[in-house]
Amino acid sequence: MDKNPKRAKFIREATFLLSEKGYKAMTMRELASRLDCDKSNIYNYIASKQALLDQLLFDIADKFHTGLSEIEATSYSAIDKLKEVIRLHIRMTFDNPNKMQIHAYEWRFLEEDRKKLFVNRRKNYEAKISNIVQAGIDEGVFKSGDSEFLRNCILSSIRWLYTWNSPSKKNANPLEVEKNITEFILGGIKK
Amino acid sequence: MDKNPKRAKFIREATFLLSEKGYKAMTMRELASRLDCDKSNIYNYIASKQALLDQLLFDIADKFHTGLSEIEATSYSAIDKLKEVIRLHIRMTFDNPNKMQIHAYEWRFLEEDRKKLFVNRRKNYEAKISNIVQAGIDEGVFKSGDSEFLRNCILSSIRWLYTWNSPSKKNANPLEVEKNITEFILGGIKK
DNA sequence: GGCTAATATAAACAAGTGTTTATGTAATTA
DNA sequence: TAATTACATAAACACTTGTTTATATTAGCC
Repeated sequence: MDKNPKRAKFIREATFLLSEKGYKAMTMRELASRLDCDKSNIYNYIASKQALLDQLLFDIADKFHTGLSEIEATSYSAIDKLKEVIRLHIRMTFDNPNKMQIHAYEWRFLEEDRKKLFVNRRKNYEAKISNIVQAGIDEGVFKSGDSEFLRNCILSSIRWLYTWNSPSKKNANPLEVEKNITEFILGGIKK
Repeated sequence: MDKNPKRAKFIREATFLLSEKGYKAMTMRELASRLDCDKSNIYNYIASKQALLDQLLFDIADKFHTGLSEIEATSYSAIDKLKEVIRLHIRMTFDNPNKMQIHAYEWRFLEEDRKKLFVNRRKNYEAKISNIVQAGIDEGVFKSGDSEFLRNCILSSIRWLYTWNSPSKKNANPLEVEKNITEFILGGIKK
């Protein structure tokens, strides 16, 4: 992902710390200490703390958008598209739970303009998923209801998964998780 | 809730700011400015910033525990107990979305000992809900599955609701929301 | 070797933080 | 009225923050 291995290590450690402490509580000094270098050295790899957050957040957002575009480009039915969306979220969570946590909670600390842009893109992203849900309702395969409301329930059902970065859960099988969450969303828990 | 109206106003404003900015980003100076008083005056009402967070978090946690205890004390079936749990969460969210957001995200900034206590209590709380789900599985009214996994899906489905404190959604009917979320959790979205 | 660029550090800076102290005024109570 | 409590403020304190500057060391390349 990053050609420069030192820079890559820096980004990795920063991501971990950012997710663990949150943007405001993470200090450049602590990051430096984890990297066994002086705080000033960090600025050889990144322009500022804010730039680090910015890059991380928009990177993930871009991946979401790319993933969703690919799904939209298929000729799948609404239900299959939704399954792919679920899969996308779960895979991204398993690939990097820390980044997912940052994506979910730290966008508040973006600078005003970038925050607006971020929120707009997210709104856009979520609207597309609402459209898939709405299509399913129109096709008659999903129960009728407010597509935005249902989309919120759906995405929220998946969001907790980033907490599974604990050692005990780390070996969970993403395919199995995918199956279980999809069953929950599609069929609920009642027999 | 608070006999002293000035103190009550202080707590209210602090709660708002804490949910809006997060613990680390909220400053005593900004809080003072919203209250139209000097920063030092705040300490007539609260011992410290940390004490404010602490009180807020454990207050909500206590309400959750009390609510759940009442549900457990009934002779309801598992499915009805779960419905009551859903109702409890939704009502508390509608009563005070800001506090719910704080409860969800700001516990990380508790002091070490209190944080441990908080997390333990939450673990305890969640385990009780798992038990209800497990009872439903044993009764044969819920599909078989990992009760902890399902409980996470269930609680997560509700969690996004605090975002409905925006003006446009403020007049949403809690009873209707309750009905819709319960249907989602029990029956999913597939027809 | 000599040169250039990357990488490292120490020291300092300006701004912001929660909190305390000292001191005052308004409200309540005796 | 006098005394006690609640409420308010200005100024200062000790500490932490992200970032910059100046300077040194290392690595790769001709």
